[in-house]
Amino acid sequence: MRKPSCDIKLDKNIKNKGVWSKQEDQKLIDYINKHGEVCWSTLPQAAGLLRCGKSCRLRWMNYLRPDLKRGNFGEDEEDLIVKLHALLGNRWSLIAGRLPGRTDNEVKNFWNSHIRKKLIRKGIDPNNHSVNHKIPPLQNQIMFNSLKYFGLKDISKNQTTKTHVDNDDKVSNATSIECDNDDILDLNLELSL
DNA sequence: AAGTAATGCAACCGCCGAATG
DNA sequence: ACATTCGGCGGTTGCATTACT
Repeated sequence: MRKPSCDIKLDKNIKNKGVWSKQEDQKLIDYINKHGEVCWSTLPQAAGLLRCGKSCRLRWMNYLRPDLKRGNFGEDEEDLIVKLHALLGNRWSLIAGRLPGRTDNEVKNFWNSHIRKKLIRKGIDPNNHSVNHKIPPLQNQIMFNSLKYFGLKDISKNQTTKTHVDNDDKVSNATSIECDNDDILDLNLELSL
């Protein structure tokens, strides 16, 4: 059993947990400005921080980096996240890589707190982006049109309906839409894994 | 105004793969 | 070939804030 590379519970040098103070932020910024993003495991001690390397890296990557955009997501960013999630699933770092100035944590949080709920309200399964048949036909048609707008051409040919029985023995039908490689190319995202 | 529930988000946890000895 | 270390990732937690009763 390999010991964790950063174990806050066991490492006596790590006294600080939770929210970062301004002083800690400043120490980290100063150190990285001076030395660059070097070895994270030795950085805390060198910078005089009572944190683990992982925590420092996370803080820098997600909040202190100068190239971060911060602030609310725009509609174009939201659309892009939905499209990318449909293609990539929960691979937040890849999705964030397509959004300049955004971090994986930020995208993940935005997805879980906003987009997920929004899709559910519209009758779309956020996990597989399939459209639930329980929503009225007219609304269903609007959903299909929206997906077409997202870049899926002639999606009706890819439409399948599956019956699902969940743990509570509830039966539900869901219409799913699969896209082929041409559809992905339509999105013109030049994705590389 | 006070109490409670819901929400948003920063940070932590544990796992994985790559690099290294 | 194997063990260890490290950086990176996604899932989850917990706290602060906001909305609601």
